[in-house]
Amino acid sequence: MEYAVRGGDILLYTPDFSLDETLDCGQAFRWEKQSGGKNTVYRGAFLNTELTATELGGGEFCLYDTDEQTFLSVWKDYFDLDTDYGEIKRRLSADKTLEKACLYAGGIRLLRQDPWEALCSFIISQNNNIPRIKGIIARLTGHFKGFPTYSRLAEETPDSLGFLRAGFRAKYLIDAAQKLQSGEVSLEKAAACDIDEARRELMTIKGVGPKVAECALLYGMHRLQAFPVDVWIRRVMEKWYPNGLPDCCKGIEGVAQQYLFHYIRTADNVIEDSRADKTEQCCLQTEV
DNA sequence: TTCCAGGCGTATC
DNA sequence: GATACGCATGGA
Repeated sequence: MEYAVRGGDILLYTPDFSLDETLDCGQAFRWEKQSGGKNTVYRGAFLNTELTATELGGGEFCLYDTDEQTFLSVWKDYFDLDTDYGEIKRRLSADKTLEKACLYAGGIRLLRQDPWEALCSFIISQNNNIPRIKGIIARLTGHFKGFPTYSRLAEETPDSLGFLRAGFRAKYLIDAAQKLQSGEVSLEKAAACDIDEARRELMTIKGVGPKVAECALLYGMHRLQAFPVDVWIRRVMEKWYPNGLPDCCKGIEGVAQQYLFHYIRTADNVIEDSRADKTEQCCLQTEV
């Protein structure tokens, strides 16, 4: 990774990075793609630090209206720019399917998001779709002028959060906020302790089950061995890994998951395959 | 109208 | 411990 200060902008040069693939692959929900113009522009934020960025091509990026200090203290970490994803992809490519997934969307990086924000985001994500998740989080950050702290959210009630239109998830957000506020659950501890212990502690929060806990650990605490299994990853496992993940994933299961998730969801050939499988299963069931 | 969306809590066996 | 069902909301 290299960078240069140009006026009020930062020019960034880094391989293995795509804004589209990283910001629009279901790991973060605060980035909006701006339409129009030659290059696609993304606007978003880490906690209360906002950013507008674009991909110029050839591994070159522009981060607008920021400074060197903010880049080094916030965005370098957020985009995980000190990690060599080329090396990660070489390792994962020992497996044929993962090799294809890495070639398909080799610009995916695991964002180092804020633990509390990631926990909230994935509580909101349950039984929900990505556009609505984004809408709820936009109303949350709009109302509180940035992402609310858990202390601030702990004062709310399901009624007072009605403006979110988050449905049954509002009470889960409040329970999470209150358990962090009281110290009953500690994200600092969950980030560092034994991962199974962290899973158990997170799941004491109402509305946090195995999937949400795994997402909070992976996306909020960068615990790369966390492996969220949703309907898409279940399909991946049934289709390619009925006997479990290959050895090349050991310790970085979560990164493999992100490449595979994006691959099976968006690669045309793969989707048609899985639809064919589904149709076949339906036919078999009907015949029986 | 019905179904579905990066699940989970609860009741029931 | 496994399975079935309801849950708020809004787009397709």
